[in-house]
Amino acid sequence: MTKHFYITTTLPYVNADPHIGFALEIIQADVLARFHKLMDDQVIFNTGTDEHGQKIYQKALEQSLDPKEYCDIYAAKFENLKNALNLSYTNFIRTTDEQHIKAAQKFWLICKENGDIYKKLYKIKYCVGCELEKTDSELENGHCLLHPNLELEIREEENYFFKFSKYQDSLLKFYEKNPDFVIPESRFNEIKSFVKNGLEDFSISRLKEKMPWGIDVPGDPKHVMYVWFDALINYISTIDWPEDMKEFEEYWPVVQFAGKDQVRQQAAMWQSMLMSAKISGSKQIFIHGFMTIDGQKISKSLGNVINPIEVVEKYGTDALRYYLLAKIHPTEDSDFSWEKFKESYNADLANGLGNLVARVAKLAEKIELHGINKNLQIHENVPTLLKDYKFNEILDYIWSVELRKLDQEINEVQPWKIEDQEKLKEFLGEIISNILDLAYNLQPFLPETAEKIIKQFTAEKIIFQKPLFPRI
RNA sequence: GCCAGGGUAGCUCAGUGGUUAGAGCACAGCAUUCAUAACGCUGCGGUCAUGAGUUCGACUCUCAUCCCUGGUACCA
Repeated sequence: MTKHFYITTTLPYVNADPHIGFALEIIQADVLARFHKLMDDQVIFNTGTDEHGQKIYQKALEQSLDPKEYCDIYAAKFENLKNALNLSYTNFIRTTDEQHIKAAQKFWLICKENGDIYKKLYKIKYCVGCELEKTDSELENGHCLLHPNLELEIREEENYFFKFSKYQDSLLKFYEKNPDFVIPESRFNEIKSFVKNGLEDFSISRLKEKMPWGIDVPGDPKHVMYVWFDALINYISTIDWPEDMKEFEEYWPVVQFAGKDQVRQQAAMWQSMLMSAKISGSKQIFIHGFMTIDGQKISKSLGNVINPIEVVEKYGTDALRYYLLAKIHPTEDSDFSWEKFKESYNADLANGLGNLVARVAKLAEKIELHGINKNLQIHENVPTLLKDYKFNEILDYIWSVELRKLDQEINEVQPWKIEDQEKLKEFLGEIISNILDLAYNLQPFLPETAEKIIKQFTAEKIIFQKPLFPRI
């Protein structure tokens, strides 16, 4: 029986161009998706764009665009990542998709029927200067950062609330039953202690007259859903909940990838929403770290934003994939700098993998060796480490053990000095067989490079080709 | 403030209650095309945050101090 595997990233909010942090998330997810495909699983790999809410509405107004037009432009930018990063996702959902809107409204109704949605007065802090609502995290000493001289207005409005508080015990039990629910453990501990400290119901709607850019609350034309309530529902709407329950049940539950700023929403709020709708919780949530650039936080004002597409245009997709997977810690914060990027590129890709392939291809070409067809094997370390999302350790293993071993063997045997053709063929055959396995294991990580290597060494005639990774 | 995690070679990190603390990268030298001046070998490089304690012996255990990171709800 085929296994079904469903994996998703978070949906990036379309208020800025795709940046390298999201590239990290989606490439990590892509590795897992590709690995499962390699294992012959039926894979759904979901990503998309989160398009509602005040910030988007504001941005669109600033650019004199209809919000949907604005979102179309950004959704296209995010879809461009598929080619640039060589992603294998199967689903790209936009929260403005009709199918998603219907699902979100249905979901709302179910939560409401189950008694978890109610109306309450909500106090909003409003900055007259920005003409925007402000959250506490956007304030300093109780003032708007952009307008520190203005007093914030407290505005009251009636909002719908979700009974988060009701699910405290259920969430804690769920965590207990699923001891690997959040990876890494430190993030899991954070969310456990957050839930233990007590939960407050949260607001899930906004008045439409102030902010119309959202999904209509069913049965109440005065309100739209608060953006993230609708956004979270994408994880089920993308696999056709509630329209096609057969498909849904085949694939659900999901493995989620998210950044460390998402722990609460994904591991607690979203899980309680699922409980309310009587849908089982997610399977697992993997939380990656954040990236810094040259040791500094990524920020537009610092101007240190790295565009992943620019990296790809200069050095190729697999060069970026390699750096993000091998040199960025899966769960801790890590740094990106051009200097480190170039160092690792030259050391590992040009001098390492690329050079090994080149020297072996040259030797094989000289004696007109035929390509080798064999059953390719995944090394046992790969699934073991992948289970714990240790992308960096897998690549480190492949380089420092497997690849190095081959170079050393070649240096010891010195095949260029072997006169006996049969002996030479036998030796090169062994080396090539090992390279093929190595490439096969690399497939989820560096798909394009792996394919090139496999093609080169299984071809009728092995020929020396231009460098996989020219030195920079 | 409170809670959690961390401070080990220039950089990224690994590490164990016990002889002279490890790797990769970077750097220097040797050697050298089969190979992308690549591979290989050798070398340089650390009072293992600071102070005290436990111990025959601590980088590894305990305490204190300093510093860093994350969490402490409406941040998509």
